[in-house]
Amino acid sequence: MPDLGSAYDPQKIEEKWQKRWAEARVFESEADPSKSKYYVLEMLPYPSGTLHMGHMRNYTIGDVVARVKRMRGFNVMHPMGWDAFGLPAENAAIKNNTHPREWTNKNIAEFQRALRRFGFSYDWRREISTCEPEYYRWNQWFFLRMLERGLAYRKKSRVNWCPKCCTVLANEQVVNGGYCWRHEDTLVESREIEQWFLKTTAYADQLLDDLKQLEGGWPERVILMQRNWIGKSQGAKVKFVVADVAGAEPIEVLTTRIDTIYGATAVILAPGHPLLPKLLEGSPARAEADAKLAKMHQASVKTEDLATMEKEGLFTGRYAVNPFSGEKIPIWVGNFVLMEYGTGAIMAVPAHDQRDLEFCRKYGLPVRVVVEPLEGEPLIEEKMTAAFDEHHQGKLVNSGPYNGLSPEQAIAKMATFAEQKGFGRAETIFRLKDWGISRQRYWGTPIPVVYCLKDGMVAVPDKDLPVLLPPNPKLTGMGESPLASTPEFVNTTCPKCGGPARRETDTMDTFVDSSWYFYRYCDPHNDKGPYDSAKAAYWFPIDQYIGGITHAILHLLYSRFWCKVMRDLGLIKHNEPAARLFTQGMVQKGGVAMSKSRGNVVGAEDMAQKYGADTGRLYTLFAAPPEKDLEWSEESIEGSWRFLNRVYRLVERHAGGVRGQKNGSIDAATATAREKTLLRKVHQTLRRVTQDFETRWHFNSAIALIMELTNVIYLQEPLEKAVRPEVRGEVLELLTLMLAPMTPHLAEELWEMLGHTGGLWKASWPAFDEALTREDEVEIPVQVNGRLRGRVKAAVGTGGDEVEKQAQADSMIAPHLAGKSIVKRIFVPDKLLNLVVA
RNA sequence: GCCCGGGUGGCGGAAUGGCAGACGCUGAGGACUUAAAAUCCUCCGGGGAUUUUUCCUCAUGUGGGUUCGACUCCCACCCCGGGCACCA
Repeated sequence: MPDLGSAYDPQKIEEKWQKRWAEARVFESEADPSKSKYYVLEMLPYPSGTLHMGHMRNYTIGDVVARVKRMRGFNVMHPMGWDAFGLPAENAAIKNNTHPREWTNKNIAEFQRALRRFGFSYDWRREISTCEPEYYRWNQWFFLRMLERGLAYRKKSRVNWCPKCCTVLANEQVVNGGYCWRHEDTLVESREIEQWFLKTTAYADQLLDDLKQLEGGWPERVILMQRNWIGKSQGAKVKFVVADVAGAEPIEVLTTRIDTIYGATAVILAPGHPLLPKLLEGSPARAEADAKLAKMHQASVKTEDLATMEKEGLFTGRYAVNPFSGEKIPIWVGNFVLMEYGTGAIMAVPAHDQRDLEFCRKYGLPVRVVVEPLEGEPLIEEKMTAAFDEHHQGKLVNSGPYNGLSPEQAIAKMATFAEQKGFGRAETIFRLKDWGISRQRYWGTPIPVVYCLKDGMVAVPDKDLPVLLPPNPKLTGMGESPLASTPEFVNTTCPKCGGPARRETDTMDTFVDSSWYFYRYCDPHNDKGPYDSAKAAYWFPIDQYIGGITHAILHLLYSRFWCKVMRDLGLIKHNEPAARLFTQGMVQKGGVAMSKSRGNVVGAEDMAQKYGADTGRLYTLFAAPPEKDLEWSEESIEGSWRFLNRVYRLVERHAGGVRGQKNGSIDAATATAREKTLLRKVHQTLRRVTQDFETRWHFNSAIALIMELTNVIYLQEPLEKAVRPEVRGEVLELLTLMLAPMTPHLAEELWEMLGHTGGLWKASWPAFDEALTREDEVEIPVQVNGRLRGRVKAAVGTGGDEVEKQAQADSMIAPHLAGKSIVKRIFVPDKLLNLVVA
């Protein structure tokens, strides 16, 4: 630590106050309906090794909020726990030949120590760890409730498969656009396997509609991202009859643009479409089909890869009949059409959809314009390189009886017509899919289901929960999933008939753990249920949830889904888990997010070792406003360290002279000029800092204001000469209180130095004195034609006429007015005068 | 590719329709000191004029627009970041 010749010793102070807080149980709270509650929560961390700056930033913001709310008199719940299941523990276990539990617990211990070191005000009695049976038992319990209600089901679904590892890969393990992370020469294949899903789509409408309830409390962009993710649109399903293939079912396509159906020049099927074998039977395309289809199947399952890969197609040799025009159009297979989405078949309208255009250009299929722009150049089919898809500014052409209609009108009419004729109908389409929760991994919650030869799939009864993970798995990262290769886990008896049965060997996605953990905090040791409803009713909804923008969609959407399911189970009454959400920006290094794989992680504890927790906390808050990304640089932390030393020396110097002096109402009328300057500055600062804490959370500018205040006090030194002790006391106490939420250890120490024995944790947030904030005189900038030409001084509240008179008399401004007449005057009292001259 | 953000001095950032660059870092100068560190004080966007005091002008990714007035609002473009359903 740099020696600044000061007595400020953060290591000593921080240890001292952390001990006192713990002894006084300052951060522990209980549900108490007679008190107004405040539930502030930061997203629980995955304990991945060391606490890095992203965590540190998240928890500092949350801690400031928790401490401010305590000072405001709320009964604050501020818990912390561990998202302890997941892939990295399993990878580490494979690599180091340890048990995932060992690795995880070691990391948790390290994380916990680091968090305690920073003085975050958690109620540690509520700590949870999602990998403990007492927690994951309730994941299983919820799963069974969803199974009973048809919200959990199995279906075939595609996974990434490495033929060398003979195992399922996570998307993260697919690298370089489709290769295995451990075998970089091996292309990942996609395989279909039977997997468990939760029916998020059953709540699609509610998930969308209830976003309205979150307006004002959640960032607009998060609401927007969720809305787009759910992706509700009005579309239609239309059946195309297959020509010349006996017994072939019609192909049902899904489209949001039925109005463009006269422009369809092909029908394109997903490579896995069930009708495909029948179409290819006896077709000239038969010969080349197998190889091509196999290649299409080999693609990664990542959306981003699907969206950017080269479009590949295969002509089936068959034709379909457009039910509107009667036209025969070719049936193709396309690698960009997904079986999982819609009906697994689309109609290609190249003139009005970019992907279709690219596909048709590649394979020489015709382009036909059926919507002309209302304004501008008409479209030329042969030359189009960009599809015209702006349906708000077009009218239909080449569309038989629908010519001249707007796309909106045509969509409605054509859907009705299709329905009347029985070959189609209007349909609401969601982009949202059901949530695939199956993982072929060890380190997760076992899915509580068994398969019996006689009774088929049987749910594990509640009384047999939890289904425990086997203690000694064989973890190799190769071959079948770890649970499947553990006979003592797999082999069991059927709960119904008692005969031999096999356990389900998939574990649950870790997003299950994080979807409801915040309810468990209310009642962390309940062994009768996930939590007590009365306790949840008191604490919920979360008043302020704080976490990374990176969780804007998945975690928050799954949590919202889980909340609605729990409501329908009768556990709670509210619709949404978090009333307010704050998304902090990322901490970056070298322009990208910190991550272990990039090797650019900056540990938070080093900072506390060097400068103390308070300097670290302050600097994290000062470096940028919390919602913005922050490029990490340690160079300027010295400034925060110097500032805290400045404050410490200031209070140290004057504490003796003010101790025991009554502070209370200060008579402004008898105050000296220097006293007035100080009192005005401190109350103005308090007003703005209060606003920043309450509304904008721009802690960086709040700190800047407090720094400015400190500079002003320094310039008034020596204070004891012209400033009465009670004024000095008032100024220093307010300074201390304003810092308290951000640098709590230092503030406690200063508070004690100023003569308070009770502990600052009992103090309230101070109120500013409006009368003391008032300025006597202001400087008003004067513009001529919008350009700054000078400034005039005037008493607060001076009228426009008077200010204009002064401006005209001002030697700087007058030349710009000479010989011209004022045609307009814009006057903002105490702020600005703009004279428009001609 | 799709969805969502961001772009202001050497650097982090302030100003959300009203004096662009608060506050801090870095740098320069001064005071204190035998000296250094620490501390305290002053200066610090570019160009030009006046060289004491100021004034003019350019400047908030690029190009347009709205307005008395735009970092702020609108349109188009460029660049950077995040998410894209098995990382969490």
